[in-house]
Amino acid sequence: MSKRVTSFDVAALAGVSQSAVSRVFSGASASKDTADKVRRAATKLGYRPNVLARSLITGRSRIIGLVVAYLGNPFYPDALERFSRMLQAEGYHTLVFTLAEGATDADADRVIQQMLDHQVDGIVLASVGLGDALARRCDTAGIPVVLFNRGQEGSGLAQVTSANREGGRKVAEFLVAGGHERIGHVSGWQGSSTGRDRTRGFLDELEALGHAVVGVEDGRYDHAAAIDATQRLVDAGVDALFVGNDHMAFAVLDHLRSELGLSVPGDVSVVGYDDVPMASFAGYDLTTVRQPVGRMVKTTVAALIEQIEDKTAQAGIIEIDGPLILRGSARIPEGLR
Amino acid sequence: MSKRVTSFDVAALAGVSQSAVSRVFSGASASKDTADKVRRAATKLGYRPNVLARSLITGRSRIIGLVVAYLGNPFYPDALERFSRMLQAEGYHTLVFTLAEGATDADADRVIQQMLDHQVDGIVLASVGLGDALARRCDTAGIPVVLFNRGQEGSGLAQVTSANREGGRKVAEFLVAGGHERIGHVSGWQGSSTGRDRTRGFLDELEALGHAVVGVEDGRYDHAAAIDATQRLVDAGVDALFVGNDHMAFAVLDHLRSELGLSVPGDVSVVGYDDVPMASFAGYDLTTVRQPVGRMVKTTVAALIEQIEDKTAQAGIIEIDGPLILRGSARIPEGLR
DNA sequence: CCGAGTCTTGCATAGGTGTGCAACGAACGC
DNA sequence: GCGTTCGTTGCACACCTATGCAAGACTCGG
Repeated sequence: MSKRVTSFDVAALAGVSQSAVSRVFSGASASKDTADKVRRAATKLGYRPNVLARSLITGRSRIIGLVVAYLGNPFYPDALERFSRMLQAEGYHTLVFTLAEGATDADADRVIQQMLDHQVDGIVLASVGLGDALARRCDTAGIPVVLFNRGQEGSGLAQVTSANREGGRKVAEFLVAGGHERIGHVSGWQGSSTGRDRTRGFLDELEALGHAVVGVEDGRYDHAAAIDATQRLVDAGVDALFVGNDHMAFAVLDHLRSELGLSVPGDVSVVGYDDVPMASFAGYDLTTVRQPVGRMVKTTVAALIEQIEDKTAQAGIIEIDGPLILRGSARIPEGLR
Repeated sequence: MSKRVTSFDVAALAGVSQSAVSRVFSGASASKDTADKVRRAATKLGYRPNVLARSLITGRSRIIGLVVAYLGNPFYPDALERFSRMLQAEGYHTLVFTLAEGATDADADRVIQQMLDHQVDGIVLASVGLGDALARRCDTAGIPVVLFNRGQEGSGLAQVTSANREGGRKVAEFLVAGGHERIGHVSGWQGSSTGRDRTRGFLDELEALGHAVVGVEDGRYDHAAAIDATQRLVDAGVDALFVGNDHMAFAVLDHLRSELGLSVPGDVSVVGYDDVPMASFAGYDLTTVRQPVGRMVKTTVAALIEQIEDKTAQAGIIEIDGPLILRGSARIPEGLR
C-alpha cells in the first residue's frame, strides 16, 4: 500500500496551488487551463478527495441516517433497497440503524447520538413502530428529518405516507359493493398513525354506506396478534376481513385456510394493504391496496434533500394515493369484473 | 443551535490540556484525578468526540461497507438486520451499498471507490450475484473483506457460507429415503459457488445411493426461470424436486399447485434451501435446509473484526452446518416420522 | 489609454482530534 | 540522599481539505 495521495501531491505535479486543486474538485470556479492540468495530474496519481476531511470542514457528510425497526415485513426491505439506490444516485450514502420495536428512550437516544456523531445530513425514520420520542429528539438536534410511512399529528415534521384514509375508504366501498354483509377488520397497530388512518377511513366509509362493522380487533402489525384477532372475528361470523397490512394478511389467510378449513374468498373475503411483491404470488393472490413504494421513496428523498439544501424549507405532509389491486382473495363485484 | 463543543472547551473547563481530554476519551492512560475532572466537564458541556476528526487522523472510520444486490429474497433482509445490529453492538456502523445484479465492472468500481472514499474499515460482500471482479478489487484495495453466503475458489478471501454440499447431500438422502423414484433438481445459479455446491452435494449423494437424476435445470435464483425449469422437469415426469433456495421454491410450489393443479407432496415433493421465515407459513409449509443466519452473521462479523484489528490474520473459509427442517411439502420417510 | 469591474489564483487558516516527544514529578532501591 | 525508572502531562504538529481575503490578470466601455 502506497501512501495516500493528497491534494498537495496533485498540486505539485500540476504546478498549481493546493487551493486550485480543491476548487476544481469542489466545483468552484477555475479556468479551463488549470482545471485541465489538475485533472490530468489527478488521474495520473489516482487522486480522490478525502471525504472525511471534506466533511470535517464543510460540516456536511453526504450521509443519510436510515432508522428502521423490523425488516420482517417485506415492505421495508423493498423501501430500503430503493432508498439506498436513490440516495446513491443523488450522491448521498445510507447509514442504517436498527432500533428494535421495544426500544426504550435510552436506546433511541443512543441511536440519535451515534447519528449526530457521524454528522448525518438528514434522517429518514422508516418504521411505524418507532416511538414519537425519537422523532422529536431528531428534530431538536437540528437535523432534517422525514418520516416515511409514518405520521405524527401536529409535530410539524415532514412526513410521507400513502393516502391511508382514502385507502381504507376504498376497501370499504369495494367490500360493500361485493355484497358482503358481515364485515370485520383486523386493524394495523392503533398506536401508529397509519394503523389509525386506515381504520378510520374504512369505518367512516362503512358508516356512510349504512353498514355496521361486525368487529374491529387490533392486530398490532404482528403475526400472532393478527391470528388471534382473526379467530375472534371468525367466531363473530364475518364474511369479509380488511387486514391492516399484507404481512398480517398472509397470516390471516393461512389461519383461515389451513387451521379453520375455510375457503377464501368463498367463505371469507380478505383484503390487505401494501401490495408487497409476495401478495401477487399464486399461493396468496391477495387483493390489496398498493402503497406506491417507488414514488413514496422518491418523494421522501426529494423532501429530505430540499430541507438539507434549504434549511428554511417548509416541512410538509405528503400523501400519495395508491390503487386497489384486484386479485383472488376477495369476491369481486359484478361491475368491476 | 449552539456552536459545537470541542475538546478545547472541555479542557478549559477542566483546567487541563486538550491532549488530556483526548487521552481520556480514546482510552489512553491518564490519572484517575484528571480523568474525573475531564469527564465531569464533558458531561456538563455535553461534549462528544467528533468522529470525523477522529477518523481523519486515525485512518479508521469504524464503518463497515455492506454490499448487497437484491433484497427480494427474504434471506438477505434478515441477514442485513442482524449485521446492522451486531455491528452496532461492536461499535461499528453499516454503510449499505446496493449493486444491481447486472452491474458492470464499471459499476463495481464506482462502489469500491465510494467505499474507499469513506475509508470503510472492512467490507462484507453479501450476495451470490456479485461478480468476482468486485471481490478482487476490494481485496486489492487493501481493505479486509469477508464474503457472506458466497464462495470464490482459490481467491484467498475470507468467506462464510453454510455447508452447501453437505446440505445438498442431506436432501438427496432424505428424498431417496422417502421412496421417490424420479427426482429432479431446480438448481441455484450455477455461476455461483452456493448454487454449484448445493447441486454437487445433491448429485454426488444421489449417485452414491444408486439413483439417477431425472433432470437438472438452472433456476438462476430467479422466479421466472425457476418456473420454466419446473415446467420442463414436470414434463419429464418428476415425483420430487430439490429447489436451490426457498425464494424459488415458493414460485415452484405456486406453479405446481395453482397452474398445474398438482398436489404437494402427493404428486410431487418439494424441498428448498435457506429456511427463511416465510417457509414456515402454513401457506407454503416448506421442507428446507436451514441456513443458520444468526451464526453465519456472527461468524462473519468476528472474522472481519479480527482482520481489521490484526492485519496479518489469516483469511479462512468457514462453513456452518444447518439441519434439514421437516415440514409438509415433502413426503417424510417412515423412519423419521 | 485609463478606470471600473470580473475572473482567477495563492496564501494562510480553520475544522477537531490523536500522538510523538520531552519535561516533570513521584516512587523506589541502594 | 541520590540515581533510576515509570507514569503523567503539555506542547506542537499532523491529518486533508475548503474558503475568506487580497492581489494579480484580464476585459471592456468610454
